[in-house]
Amino acid sequence: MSFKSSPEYALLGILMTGPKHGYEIYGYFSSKMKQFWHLSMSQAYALLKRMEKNGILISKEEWQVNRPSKKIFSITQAGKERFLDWVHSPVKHVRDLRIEFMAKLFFIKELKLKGALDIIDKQIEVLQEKLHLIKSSKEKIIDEFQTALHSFKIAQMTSAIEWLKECKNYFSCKY
Amino acid sequence: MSFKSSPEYALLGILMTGPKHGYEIYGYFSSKMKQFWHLSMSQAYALLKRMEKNGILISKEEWQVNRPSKKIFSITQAGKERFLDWVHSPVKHVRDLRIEFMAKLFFIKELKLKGALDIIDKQIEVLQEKLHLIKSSKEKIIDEFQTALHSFKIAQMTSAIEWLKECKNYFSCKY
DNA sequence: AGAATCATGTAAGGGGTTACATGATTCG
DNA sequence: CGAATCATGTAACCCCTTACATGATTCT
Repeated sequence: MSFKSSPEYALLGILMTGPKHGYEIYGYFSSKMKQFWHLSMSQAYALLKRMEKNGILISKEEWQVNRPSKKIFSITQAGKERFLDWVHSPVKHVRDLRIEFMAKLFFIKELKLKGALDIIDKQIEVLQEKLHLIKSSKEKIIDEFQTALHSFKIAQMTSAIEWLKECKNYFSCKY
Repeated sequence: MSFKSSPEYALLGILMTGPKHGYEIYGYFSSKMKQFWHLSMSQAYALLKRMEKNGILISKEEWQVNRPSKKIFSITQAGKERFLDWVHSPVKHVRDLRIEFMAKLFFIKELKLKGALDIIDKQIEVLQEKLHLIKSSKEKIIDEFQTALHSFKIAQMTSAIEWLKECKNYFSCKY
């Protein structure tokens, strides 16, 4: 019922642009999202099936002459709510910026939603809080390894925050 | 037969310190590696079983009075070779620094191996090459999203390289 | 004629997660 | 007396990956 950072949200987001069949959804995905999110075609079909079972999608069969029939998926109300919830909430870990947070920005642009600056700010807050925790926890920095680990976390976190601040400029005009 | 960044290498590395039984291995893991690598106890037992089947470990049963018998695991020659190969090679992606590369540094320290500076240098090279590729590929930076994605990749890569250079100082004395 | 595109999947296999099962000893 | 520690696992479930299956049309 609850999925994490799995590609379900990508598929939901694509269907926010209107009803589409599996092949079409995958085409959209490959042309626009493959750069930062991976998904195979068979997995896409499997996910769509599961998502329909979970009630966030519904499908209609559309018959064609001389072709296999298409299964047109639409997003349900429950699906829309789920998607909008997701798209406006920050991620919990730096490691989720690369795919999940990026996807949120992508859909905000693609679907012309409001709130890009808002979610970027929320994300900065989340990471800043984590950064403070890391900096203040002076537990067992006793050897070279602990030092390296500690400075890695701070470096990743800091550069992520800097990038987010930069992002605000990119998105400040339209969103 | 071939495992990627799975916790198998953590278990192999722990057994490089000498034969141990499952519970003991997991104790070592929890006390020293949990900070940066996650593994559950049942998964540890499952992995040890599989690794024995793959010929990188062997086990001996040791009987005890009034206690369940212990299964003592030792690393085989094939296992040692596999581990040393792994520990001295850089990872392919920035995202693998946090767990996998960190684990390599951890074991180099823990097992008092040579070559910390060597692997750090190799890792810097790998990432620098990727950075050049990203910077030179001027493909379709057409909207705010592409700009954000591009600058994220450069930021993560750059801060990783800076951190690696800093790491060389931490490890320069003894290794 | 062969490759790519359209369009849908299933099957087998592998791996991880969570919960459960067992049972003695030792510590507070 | 209950909790933690010692010590080992199994079973059910879910998910993903890879390969395979089908078959017409359109492009080169």
